[in-house]
Amino acid sequence: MANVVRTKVIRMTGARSEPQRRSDCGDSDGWQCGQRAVPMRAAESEYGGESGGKRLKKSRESGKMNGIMSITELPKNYDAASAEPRIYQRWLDSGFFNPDTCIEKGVTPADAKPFTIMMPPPNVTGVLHMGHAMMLTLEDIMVRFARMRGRRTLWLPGTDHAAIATQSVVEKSIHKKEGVSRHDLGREELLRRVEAFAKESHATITSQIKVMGASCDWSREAFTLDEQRSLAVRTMFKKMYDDGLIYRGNRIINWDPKGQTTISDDEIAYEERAATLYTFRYAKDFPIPIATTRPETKVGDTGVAVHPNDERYAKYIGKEYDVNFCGVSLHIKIVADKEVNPAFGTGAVGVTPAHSMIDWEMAQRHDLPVKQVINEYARMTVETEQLKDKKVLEARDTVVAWLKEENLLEKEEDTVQNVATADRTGGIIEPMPKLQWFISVNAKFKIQNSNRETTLKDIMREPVADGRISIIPDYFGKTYFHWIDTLRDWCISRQIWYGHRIPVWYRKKVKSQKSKVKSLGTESDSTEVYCDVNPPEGDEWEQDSDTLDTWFSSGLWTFSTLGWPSSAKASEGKPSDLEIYHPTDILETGYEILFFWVARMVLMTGYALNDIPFRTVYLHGTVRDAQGRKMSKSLGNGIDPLDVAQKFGADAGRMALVVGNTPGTDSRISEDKIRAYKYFANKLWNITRFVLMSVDSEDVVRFATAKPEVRTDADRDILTKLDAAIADITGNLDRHIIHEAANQAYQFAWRELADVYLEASKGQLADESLKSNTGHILVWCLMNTLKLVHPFAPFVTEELWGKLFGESDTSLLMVQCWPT
RNA sequence: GGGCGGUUAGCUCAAUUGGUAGAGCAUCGCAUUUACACUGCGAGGGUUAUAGGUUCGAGUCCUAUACCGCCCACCA
Repeated sequence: MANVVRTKVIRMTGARSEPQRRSDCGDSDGWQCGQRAVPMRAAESEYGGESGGKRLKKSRESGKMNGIMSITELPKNYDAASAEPRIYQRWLDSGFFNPDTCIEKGVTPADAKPFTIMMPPPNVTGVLHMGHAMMLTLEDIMVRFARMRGRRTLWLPGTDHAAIATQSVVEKSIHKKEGVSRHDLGREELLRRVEAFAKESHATITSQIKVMGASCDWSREAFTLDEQRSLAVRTMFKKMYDDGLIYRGNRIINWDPKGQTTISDDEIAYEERAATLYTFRYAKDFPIPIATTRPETKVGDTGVAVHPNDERYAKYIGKEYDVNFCGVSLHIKIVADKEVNPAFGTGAVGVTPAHSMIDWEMAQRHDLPVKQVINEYARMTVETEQLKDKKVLEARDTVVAWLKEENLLEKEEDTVQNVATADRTGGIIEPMPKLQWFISVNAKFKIQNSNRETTLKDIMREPVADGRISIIPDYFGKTYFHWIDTLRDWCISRQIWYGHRIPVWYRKKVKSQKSKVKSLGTESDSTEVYCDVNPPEGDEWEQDSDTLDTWFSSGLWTFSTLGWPSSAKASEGKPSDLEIYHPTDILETGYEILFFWVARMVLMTGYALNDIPFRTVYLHGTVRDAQGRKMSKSLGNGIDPLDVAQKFGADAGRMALVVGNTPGTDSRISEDKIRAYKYFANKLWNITRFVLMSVDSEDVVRFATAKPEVRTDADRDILTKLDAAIADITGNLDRHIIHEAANQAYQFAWRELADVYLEASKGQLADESLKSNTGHILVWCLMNTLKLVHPFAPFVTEELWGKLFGESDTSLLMVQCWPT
């Protein structure tokens, strides 16, 4: 054995003494990586006198046992299911997912340019689906490509506590199993249950991420509700509170009666439903008829609005009327507002300030009183016997019956109504005024360390508008701007228990007592308010019972994961993670959370760090089934990524998700497509099998080290095609054209190397004068092909790399140089 | 109502700055025990939705139309 190694090393000296081709794998920015192809590292270290020589021997020796195999040992077919978990464990053991380890072990230069992706944290609500698989695949491709090019590559994984989503999953399950509600359990017990669920869900999710082959740095894993992220959230809240950007106000909000919480505008899903449009008068002597689809809310009307230029009603503007409507006394003022469309209905709107966003705004303009008539349980609160405590739909029937009885109903028309529902619970939203916390998006403030005055809206808009952040595909920029333009203040408080509790405390003001704690304001004459990262001293303070919208903590993701605020600065001369890895390079996520998340990250980062969170936003589409339907539990048409990995291999699933799928476009996935890429992995396996069969195993390392000669047309052709493939794939990955790069890697390996050159090589190998060089070309092309395919199908390529070059930490394909 | 995207082979989708329209799957024919049957070779199949325009040249740029899809917006 020792002999074998020595012989080979002697041969390799020859290769090394030739003009040394440093396996430079500089990327487009001219960065060099410290890696070399394994064989070269081995040869070099033999001379370098370090432990590398031993490492090589060890690698070769262990290789004989479980790594490098003779052809008789290599089965005819690749068995992904058994190989993949073993390979992932090798990657984990190597420590190379952590960029610091890469530097320590010398596979990445210490001065390498960083490359960072923050994994969009999956919700801890259950299991991963194909959309997650898509996200993990695209990011892993970007990350592996960057790592092989010598970048200091960090892909930071994590999970999201997903406040409402998670709590409602657990609440439903408890209700089903035990028939009790959260109020029966109490805050503490419910939180205990939710946390147990989240923990279990987290374990499932991380194991699934590993199955997909994600090369993320588990040592830096984060959770949106862990101690560090909680500190970040409280720090941010306090900062925004002090700047007047977070305020508490009694304003109209979206109330979800089913979830018993407020939700933001973005968490509403509109559903078209058949409805009836009723045209009626409040009373016989009321001059203007109005139309509505919600007669029950009319008991909360305080005005009627008409268009200022509407001649029909001009004479009534400014007049006030007292009527008795379905047993309720109303005081109605006629106002003129240009928001009213004179062509719709009767051209007059009954203004219900407490239960309609638009009406609320109209009431503000005309100083109309707000009269709440519906409560948190979607029941009527008016004192009239026939309506009190009735559910809104029952109340609607009651009011309509009353209108008919009184002969006030003038018309009934079928119409389609856009009903606002909560996208998590399906509950019908009841707008109502409530005391809640908001982030002001239009308030002016001075950005830190500068005198520049700005607004949060501008902070969101500017980096995209001036190109510091680019969005792929670019047309989503238009959608982004449109959303910002119509943005209202963001309601951030939720009446649920699972989440970041609002860092605000209240206490009754005691006039005689001198406060030990400096109160930051007073909510009213009788209550003091305290906001800070930590609770105030004293027992008399009571914390706000609400929690924060989950997107508040998600918005901090790119920098809360890097140690902000506790270890944001350099210490002991060492730069902090935040300084090294932020801003991140790419944010890769589904287009459906452009507003929820992407915009919020731009907001939070711009505000807290005066910086951008990422340079590029890559948006992928929705993964659909073979018929183009969305995958859903109720349809039962979902494909489980774990099943795919088990049946076809994770590599096959990855390739199927990526090839031919352009950013921003929905894609379809089917077993047929995945199977095609399982065959591809097998093709790579058999190319390697053929090469190992055709080439003396002692020559493999040498052939991989130096570029071969051209002896025949076939030789020239394949080497030209290889160069073209390298250039094309590299260029496309640089420009994030992943679907094309993946296809090119596939085409080169199968259509050029396997179908053409391997066939041609059979004749050449039989010719003694060509045999050696042909073997050389085969090994050379295979080695480069494995590198080119690795980002897309990391498992099979890593497995084959081990078969060719032995299995040791430093000979892992994942840290080899990208070919040039 | 406003905005955005799409329409290319039987199906699913590509086509980087305008330069011979490609791939996978499916279909048909041939090969036959081979590195791989999880195989190879070959074939058929497209007036790039429609109508105009710009250009030496258009799937690609411009205008209009039709259809499909998505997002936003509580015309009450």
